[in-house]
Amino acid sequence: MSPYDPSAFPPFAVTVDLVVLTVRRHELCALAVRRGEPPFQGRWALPGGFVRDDEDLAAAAARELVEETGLQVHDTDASVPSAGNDAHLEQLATYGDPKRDPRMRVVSVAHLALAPDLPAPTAGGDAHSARWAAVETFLGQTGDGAGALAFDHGQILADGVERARSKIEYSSLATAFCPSEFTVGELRRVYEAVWGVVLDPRNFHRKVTGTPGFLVPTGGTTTRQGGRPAQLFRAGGATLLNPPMLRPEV
Amino acid sequence: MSPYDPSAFPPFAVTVDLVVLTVRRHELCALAVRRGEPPFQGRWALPGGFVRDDEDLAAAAARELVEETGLQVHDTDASVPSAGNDAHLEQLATYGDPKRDPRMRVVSVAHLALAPDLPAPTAGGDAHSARWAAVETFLGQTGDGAGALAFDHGQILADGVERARSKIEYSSLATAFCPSEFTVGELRRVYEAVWGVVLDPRNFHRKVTGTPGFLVPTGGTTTRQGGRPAQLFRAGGATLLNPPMLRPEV
DNA sequence: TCAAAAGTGTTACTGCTACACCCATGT
DNA sequence: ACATGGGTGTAGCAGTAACACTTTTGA
Repeated sequence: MSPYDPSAFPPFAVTVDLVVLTVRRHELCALAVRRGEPPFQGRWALPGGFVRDDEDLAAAAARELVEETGLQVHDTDASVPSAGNDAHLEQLATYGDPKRDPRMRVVSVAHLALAPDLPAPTAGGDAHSARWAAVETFLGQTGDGAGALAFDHGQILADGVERARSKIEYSSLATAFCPSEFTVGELRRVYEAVWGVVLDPRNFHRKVTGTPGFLVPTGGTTTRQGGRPAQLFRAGGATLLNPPMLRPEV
Repeated sequence: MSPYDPSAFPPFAVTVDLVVLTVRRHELCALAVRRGEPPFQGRWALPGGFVRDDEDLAAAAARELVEETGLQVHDTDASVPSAGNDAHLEQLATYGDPKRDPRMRVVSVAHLALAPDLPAPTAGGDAHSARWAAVETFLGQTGDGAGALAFDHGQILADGVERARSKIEYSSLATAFCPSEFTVGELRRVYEAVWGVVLDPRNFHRKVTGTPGFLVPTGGTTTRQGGRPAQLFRAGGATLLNPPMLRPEV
């Protein structure tokens, strides 16, 4: 059997689904949209849609992200600093159980997007209702309960959250949750929200400022968090943290 | 726009491609098959094939693995020890560039398999020719040269090798390259081959035997490597290594 | 003056590297 | 006897955790 016989192959629909994460009010939140028609009508789901005929997977994910949130995707090799409302986007995993969509065979290439807290939650999106919800809202649900996400989106969300939690350990990705300029304290609160832990501010400060290429000072300061003025930083060029940021045990 | 309108979607072919890695003669090797027809006729490619109509992605990958190598897939939550010729299998990434196959739109869900060195390289496989080749053979090739892999398989192989290299740092996956019973020295030679480095045998021994759940002694010994008899071990239940095995800098 | 958050110094401990050294076998 | 690989002991160092302490603002 040829592995690439162009005749006689089973037809699939291919979609992209998005796990869009942000940190709001000290909580890790995910973007969810309400389904307008069956199946799972009225239930919450992850944003997503069909991949177009001439479109790369990453391009489809980026297009859906813009449609839902107005967020542009970070230039991966950009020396240009972030404009302030752009997001990190990466492929997460692909879900293809034959029964995951009751109507037809759909393979979904899930993507993970990390975004700063947006002033207007879903500006520029479609007319359908959308919301930011704490990830616990959906992760706490077991299986197919009415509060759970549609399809296998609960599993996809769980995988995305786990990826984000582990990736900020050894990369500088946590800065994707921050605005273009941020303080060390704001970055620490991102780690605390994503991991659901409390970190020592003193040791955290030493760690992130002592890692070459992680943060570059802009020269400015701010008191928007109260207390003594804090230096403002931008994300530096380094993407890998070595040694990694350690997540507390329990 | 509904994200799941069952009418009017562009049809895709969905395949699985396999990066099958093993360690032979102190080298990290990948399984390659020779293409019998155009495009890329006569060139080497990764094994793979269409996902069937009623088949999960992981099942398709496992089926292809059996067809090509005779390897069974490890039970993920098995308390049963390995039978000796079973492999680790995990999803790697999905490749969907519109032009990756010149004939039609094909989305390939690549999987990574890690296998012990097989006595009979491709027993039970298809009739077409297959071989184990050092990964450098294909990774060294630039772009579309005649020695390079077909399609985007060079990129897929590179991604799979990188995943294996990083994953043995913080997991016990390196044991998937070993037979069911192995010595500490044999495990060390796996790390050395995958990373292309030399490790200190004394420190390595302390590290792996001192990590709870990584290795469990079988009680037996062997002298198949020469020298003093070495204890035999099985892979333990632990999957995550904490602290991780450190890959030397340069 | 006080609360709040930023930032520095110091000590104790963990885990790694490097290397000296001994052990048990085959030839 | 000696080569080969297996395995233990130990000193020095890097990086972290825990926490006392100072700094600079707003109320």
